[in-house]
Amino acid sequence: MHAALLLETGLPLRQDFYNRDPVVVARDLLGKLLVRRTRDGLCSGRIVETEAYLARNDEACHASRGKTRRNAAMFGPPGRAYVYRIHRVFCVNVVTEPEDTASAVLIRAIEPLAGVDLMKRRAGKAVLHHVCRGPGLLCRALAIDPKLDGWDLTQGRRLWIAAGDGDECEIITSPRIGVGAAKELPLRFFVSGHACVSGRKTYRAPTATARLPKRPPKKDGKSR
DNA sequence: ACGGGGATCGGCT
DNA sequence: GCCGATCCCCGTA
Repeated sequence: MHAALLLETGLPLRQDFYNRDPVVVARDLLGKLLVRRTRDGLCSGRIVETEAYLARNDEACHASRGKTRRNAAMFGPPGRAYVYRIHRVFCVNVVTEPEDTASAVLIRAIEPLAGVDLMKRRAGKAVLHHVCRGPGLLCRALAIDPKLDGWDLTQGRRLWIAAGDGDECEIITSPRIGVGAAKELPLRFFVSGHACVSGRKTYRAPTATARLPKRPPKKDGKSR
């Protein structure tokens, strides 16, 4: 990497960062910098929304029914990209845990920082907090497509993730967006109150009746 | 700003 | 054939 690029973006996260539980990686990814470099220029943004997809007991995970041509990158080493197409758009994940575990973290939204005009043009959006709000939009804005499927994110070329400014932020957890299976699992993480987050910005609790304890409430009103 | 419904096509059964 | 880890548009507020 060029020194100027390091000053601007920091070093790419190493493989150790990704070689952990996807829930830990998903939370830790918030605030980090997603960086994309093409001939057209450098674009980057602060990650503000992620979702974890587990290797076991998670029917929504693409790897839950075994290895296929599409999801092969998920079975690769940690720190690789898994890029796939759905509903006519692309989504980008980072592979977590050791090779052949097949877990990943979906990057759902970023706050545009560098290369804003280029990203606006590619995404066809004028309002800043609309440019990368959603996994398909951020891939469009950063020119991420399946040619980057399996790309090594630890090399600091073309596409990588670097440490951000280290600012603390409040993290909210919720069920994942748009998944049919395992829709109750609280595996979505986002920065509280951030305008660039897609979907619901508050945690909608499951219906109260479904969560009520089977034991009747105490008469005296005391609890815990 | 938020929520509902339709478009649309590749991957998989 | 079926079904989406989505987006966009169009209601309503």
